This record gives sequence, C-alpha cells and structure tokens, in this order.
Amino acid sequence: MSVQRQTKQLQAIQTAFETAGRPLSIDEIHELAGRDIESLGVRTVYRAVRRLQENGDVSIVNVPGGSDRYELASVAAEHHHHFHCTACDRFFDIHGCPGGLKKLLPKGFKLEHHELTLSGLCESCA
Amino acid sequence: MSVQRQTKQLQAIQTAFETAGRPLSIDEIHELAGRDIESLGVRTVYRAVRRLQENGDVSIVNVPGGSDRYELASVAAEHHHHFHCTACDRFFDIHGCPGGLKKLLPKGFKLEHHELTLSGLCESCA
DNA sequence: TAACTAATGGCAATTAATTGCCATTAATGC
DNA sequence: GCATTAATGGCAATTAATTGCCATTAGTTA
Repeated sequence: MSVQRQTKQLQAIQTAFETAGRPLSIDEIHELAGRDIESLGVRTVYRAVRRLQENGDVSIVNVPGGSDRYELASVAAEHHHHFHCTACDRFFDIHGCPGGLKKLLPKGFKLEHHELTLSGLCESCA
Repeated sequence: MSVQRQTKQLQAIQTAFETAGRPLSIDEIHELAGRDIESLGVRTVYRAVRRLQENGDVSIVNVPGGSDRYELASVAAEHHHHFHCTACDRFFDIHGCPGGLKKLLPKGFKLEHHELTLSGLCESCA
C-alpha cells in the first residue's frame, strides 16, 4: 500500500496552520505557505488540505457568505466560535460560548449543533 | 422614467415569501412561486429577488455552507437568528438572542454584528 | 382598444471554485 | 546512490451558480 511522503510543501502548509493560529482559506494557506516554498501551486494546496482533512488533522469551517476556512482539528476539537474581521477578511478563534440556546428553540425542534460568528474589526484593523 | 409593473410572477414570488414565513433559497422561491405560475423561469426569480432587494423589500441571509437565502426585510428588521434543519435543508426564524457576546471578544476587537445558526431537526423532521 | 415598453423565460455565455490530466520532481526504502 | 512511485504544479476541463441576450408576452397608460 502507498506511503504518505512528508514533502516540504505539506510541511509548509502544516506550519502555516500552526503559526497562523486561526482558520485559513485556501488562498491564505497558499499565500502563507508560499512564503516558504516558492512557486507553491494552488493545486497542491487543495490536495494537501483534502488529505489533511481525510487524515483527521484539519477540519473545515463553514462561514456565512465567504469561502470555506480550515483549522487544525486539535483546535476544532474544543467547542469554540469565530470572529470575522470585515476589514481584512480574516477569521479568528473565539473561546467561550454564550450558552442557553435551547430555550430559543421553537417547540418540537431538536437542537444538535450551533454556530456563532461575531463580526467587526480585529485588533490590528480597529 | 420606467415604471415597475406588477406582474403575476412578481406577485407569486412575494406571496411565496409571505406564506412561507421563513428564509427561502432561489430554488425554494422557484418551487413555491412556481405552484401558482406554471413555467415560472429561474431567470425571473433571480431578477425579481434582485429587484426586491434593491427596493428594500427583501434582505439576503448568508448562511454557513449552503447557498444564500432571502427573507422579507420587515422580518430582517428585527434582530433574530436562524435554525437550519439538516434533514430537509430548510431554514427557520429563531426569535431571541443569547446576548452577552461582548465578553467573548479578544481585547482590542470591536464587535459590530453577529450571526447565530442553530441546527438540528425541525418539527416535521424530528 | 391600441401603442408603448417593462418583464418574461429559454438558452447560451460567463464567472469562480475546484478537479483531471500528465510530464516532471523528489521522498523513501534498500 | 539507485530504483520506485508518491507528490507536485501548470493548464485545461469540469462544475455550479448567475447573468447576457433577445424574441415574445403582457402590464400600463392614454
């Protein structure tokens, strides 16, 4: 069976996730990892992210409006939410959760998950 | 200058919003209004929704993952959130808001808006 | 009712995001 | 180092959503 190779492209992509510490879009990954690997192809980013997802190392973050972001599965493992800066279009992790959502439900509805996205200006844009 | 005509297609689309009482996707509008107007074209739905938006009668609802939904501006005017049924893929209005979000913010961040999407099973799917 | 023209709707064209293809590169095991 | 083959990356192709085009339909006003 096939063995996964540890390429420097994949390493750069993993490093990008770790140093960014926030959810990244495909383009952001391409940009950040591309600083290490010149001429990093977007095609490679798509493949790497897919593989990291399949390996359970990275989780997808569906955001309202914009394109999908990806974050380390270790981060996704603990319940949290996100902040979207409308100026720089970056997403950040928000720790904590308002809670008490069940009482907002119409009767008969069954709550399984929830997603909260705060938006405004991040520290560097404010 | 041009006068907007009240066509039966546009009426059916407006009626669809009012009777549905929940955010609708382009396809849902097409389906619902299409029950009144046979052979209603999707092209017409796109144009009508665009015009209703420009007239301020309809607002766009960005949802995580899926395609955009649209709701009556009168509904959007009062702060509320949404519930997404993972079984039938419909969205519903949720009245109320958990509040207390400001204390979740990292320091230096400025909160302007927020969006909450509950998900699970709606009454008829549960 | 007639004239005017906004609106419709079917299909082709566009757009943006993602993937297939494949020759080339380079990581791995011996 | 060498052989093997997974991975890369550039471009073309695909996909899905939306829009342009335009002949036809049908509100609107006089």
